[in-house]
Amino acid sequence: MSTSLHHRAVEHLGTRIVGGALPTGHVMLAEHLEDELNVSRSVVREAVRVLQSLGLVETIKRVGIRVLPAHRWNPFDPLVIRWRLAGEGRGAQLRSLAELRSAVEPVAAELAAGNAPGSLRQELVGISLAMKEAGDAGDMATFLDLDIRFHALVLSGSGNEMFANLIGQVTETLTGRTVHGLMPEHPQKEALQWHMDVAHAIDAGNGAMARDAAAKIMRQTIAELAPSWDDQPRVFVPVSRN
Amino acid sequence: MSTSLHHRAVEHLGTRIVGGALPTGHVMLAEHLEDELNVSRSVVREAVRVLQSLGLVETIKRVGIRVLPAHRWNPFDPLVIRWRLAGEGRGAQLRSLAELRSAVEPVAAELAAGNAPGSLRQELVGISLAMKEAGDAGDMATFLDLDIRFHALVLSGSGNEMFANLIGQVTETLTGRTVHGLMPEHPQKEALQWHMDVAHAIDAGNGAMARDAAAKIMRQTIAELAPSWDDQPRVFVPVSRN
DNA sequence: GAGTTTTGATGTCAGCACACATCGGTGTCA
DNA sequence: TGACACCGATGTGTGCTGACATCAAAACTC
Repeated sequence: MSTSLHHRAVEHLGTRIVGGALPTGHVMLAEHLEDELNVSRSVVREAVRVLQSLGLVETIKRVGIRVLPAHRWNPFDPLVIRWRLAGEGRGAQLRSLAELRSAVEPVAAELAAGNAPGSLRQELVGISLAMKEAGDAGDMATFLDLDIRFHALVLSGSGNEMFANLIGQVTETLTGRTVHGLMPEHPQKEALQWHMDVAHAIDAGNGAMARDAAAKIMRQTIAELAPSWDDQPRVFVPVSRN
Repeated sequence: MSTSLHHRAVEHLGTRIVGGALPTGHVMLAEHLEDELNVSRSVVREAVRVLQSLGLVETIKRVGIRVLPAHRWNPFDPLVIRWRLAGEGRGAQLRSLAELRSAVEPVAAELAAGNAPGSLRQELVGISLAMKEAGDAGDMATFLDLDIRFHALVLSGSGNEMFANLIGQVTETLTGRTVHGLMPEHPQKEALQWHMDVAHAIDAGNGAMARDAAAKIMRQTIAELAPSWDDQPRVFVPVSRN
């Protein structure tokens, strides 16, 4: 009971919409939601306002609260991402995040080589060495922790707040990959080397080298994960013409 | 007066927080906001809930509504981006968006080469040709329209909903660049060729070539824009250690 | 079929009870 | 006398409710 009614209402509706239980175009009445959730109008209205700001619903006078199509949802919102990962969109969401990572991390590494503060560069080098140790020793728990921190530091070191904001999502994919047994017993030897290459290139201020090494890591990551989402259909949103 | 009170309240508070008029840590009272905006408590509370979901404020019992530091804001939310572009964070926001573009578009082009529907590939080729015509003729208005549609199609054709969601932001940077006179009189000859290369590579299903050509466009774009934000300080968010 | 009225939903307002973190006073103990 | 723990007053967000305003869809009139 520690979570507020507002929080529970947002969560309830969000999971049901993103999870597909409430299909696109489905119309709800605020009054009906009050009964269903056993809460007052204020709670329902505040929750609906939040979902509206996420692009999940729209309110229309004289009609009610309508569920919007998925392409209107804000795919970068942490709530939406979490709800998708928890529901039937999990595969597609993981693919999207992996592709986003593969795009962002090389550029983040390149920027970090040019901008990151000295202390961050040194910590990065240290972590890459510790990763190699843990990897060679087969200590996958420690390796995962170091891996997460490594990629978080690269994103943070880019000095781009949008990249830094992806730390949470990247962490999610890294832990998810390990938890779901998609990681090899030992990390690939090349991957360990590439992490060290990224760290040393950033430390040396060599942007191109950092970018290329990070790109190699991403290519391998994608190659490992791709089979698990081969069956996920892709959605092509039509581009408005004006 | 057609906009709702709720919308105006969100807008008023959002612009003032993101614009820096309300500094980090500033505490407001709901009651005070009612007077300031001349609205009732419901409106204030619903607006605060939305801003809370964007990470702009937090509410603390017995204290009030506190403005959160910028690194807690959701940098991908369209509202936050718009408010930053309208305020003093404009330069930093444009740089962030440009860097995000430079990361995403090459990968989007690569994915489009592998996944985009046939009709989209053909339209892309047609647009790249029309861009060359308009560019050679110096018709910059038409060129801008085509340019916007070109990049929107690439992002859409990737089949990644996160990439497709960036269409609006990319459009903003492209128009902004032209409106603020950062575009050359005539588009660079190479840029026109690269756009055609991207289109033809996607049409031919050659992912690597599409990626490389798109990367060249991005490198040139960054090089053109970089001088305008050289003075913008970068912010490095510390990475939580656990 | 065009224009008008009715209806029913959200939008907005105002007042109340409650939970609870903070502050300050009071009491106890050393 | 001073330090510290306790405890109640206070103020503010949370949640509930009844009433009215607004506006667009639907029904109705001509």
